[in-house]
Amino acid sequence: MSSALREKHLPTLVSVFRQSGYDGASITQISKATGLGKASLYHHFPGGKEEMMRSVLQFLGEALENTVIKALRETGTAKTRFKKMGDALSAIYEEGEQPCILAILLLGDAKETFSQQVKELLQAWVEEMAKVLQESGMTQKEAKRRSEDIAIAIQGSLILSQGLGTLTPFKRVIKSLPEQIN
Amino acid sequence: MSSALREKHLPTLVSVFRQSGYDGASITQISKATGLGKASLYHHFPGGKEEMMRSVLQFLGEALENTVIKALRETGTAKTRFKKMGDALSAIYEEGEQPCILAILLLGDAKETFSQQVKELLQAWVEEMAKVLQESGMTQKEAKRRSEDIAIAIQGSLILSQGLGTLTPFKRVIKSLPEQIN
DNA sequence: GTCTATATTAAGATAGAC
DNA sequence: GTCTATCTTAATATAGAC
Repeated sequence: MSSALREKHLPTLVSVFRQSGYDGASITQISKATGLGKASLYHHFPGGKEEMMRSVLQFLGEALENTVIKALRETGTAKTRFKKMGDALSAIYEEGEQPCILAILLLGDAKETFSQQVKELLQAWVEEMAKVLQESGMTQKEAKRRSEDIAIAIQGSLILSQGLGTLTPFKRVIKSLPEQIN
Repeated sequence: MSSALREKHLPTLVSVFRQSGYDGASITQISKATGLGKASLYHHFPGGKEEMMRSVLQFLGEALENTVIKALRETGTAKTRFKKMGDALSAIYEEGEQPCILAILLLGDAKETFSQQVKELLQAWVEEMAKVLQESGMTQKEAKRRSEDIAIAIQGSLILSQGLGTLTPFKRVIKSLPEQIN
C-alpha cells in the first residue's frame, strides 16, 4: 500500500536518482531534497533506499502506462501513434536533458536487485510498440525487431546527448519516429 | 607518467567498474580484486578512485585507438572497415555482456568530473566513423548524422541487451553495421 | 612497493520524545 | 508523522614499519 504522503515525494526521488544515480544518492541527500528528516523517510520507506527505488519504479510504470503506452493505444495510424509516443517520451526525458532511470539501474551496482522490475518495464514498452507495428502489417518477427530498434535508438540517443553535451541526438531520434513508420 | 605496475592492474579496474559502477565500487573491493592493499593502491593512485578512473579512461582511449579506430583506418571499402569495427566492438563489450564505462560515468554521480574525457572519447570515435562515410561519398552533414546514429545504436543495444537479459540486440546491431553502409 | 594499523568522515539505520 | 540524537557499519584516506 502506498500512502498519499509517500506518493507526494516520488517526483523528488526521481529527480535525485536521475541526478546522482542509485549508488551515488545518499539518504542525507534525499532527506534534504524532500525536506523530510531521515527518520521520517524510514517511516515511509522502512526498506530504505531500495524500497524508495522500488516505489519509483512502480511510479514510473504508471507514468509509462498513462503516457507512452496510452499514446500507442490511441486511434489513428501507426504513424500518428508513434508521433504521440515521441511527444510522451520527450516530456519524460525533458527533450533529452534527463537520463533514464532504468539505464541508471542497469549500469550501477544494484542491477541484480532491480533486474526483474526493469526488464518488465522495458518489455511492456517494446511489446506495445510491436503490437502497433503488427497491426500496421508487419510480421510478428519484424515488428519485434523494429520495436526493439526504436527502444535502442531512444536509449542510445539519451546516452549520446548526455555524452556529447547536445540534445540533438535525442531530438533527431524522436523526430524520426513517425517518419520511419510506413 | 604511468608505471608498469600501475598499467598491470588497469584491466582489473575496468572489470570492477563495469561490475559495480563508479559510485558503487569501493576501495576495499578494488583492493581485493587487484590483490593490493589499500595503502598500495593509494601509492599508485594518490588521487584515489578518481585517479583510478582517469587512468582507466586513458587506457580505454588507447584501446579505442588500437582496435576500433585502427579498424576504421584500414584499407578497403567502407563496408569492410565497418565490419572490422564491429568485430573490435564485439571484443571490447564481449558480445554485449559487458557495459560501456563511458555510459556508466554519464549515468552516475560523477558525470561532471569526467564529462570532458568522456566527451573526447565519444567524439573521437564518431568523427572517425564520419571520415569513412565521407570518403565513401556522403556529405559532411549526412556522414555526421549517420555516424552518430551508429554510436546511438551501439550504446542503446548495450542497454537493451542488459535490460532484456539477452545479447540479441547487441549482436543484431553489430551484424547490421556493414549491411547498412552503401 | 607493500603491508598492518588506524584515523576520519560519511553512510545507513533506529530509538524514543513530541 | 516528524523530529533530535545516537548507534553501527563501512568508506576514504594516511602513518609508519618493513
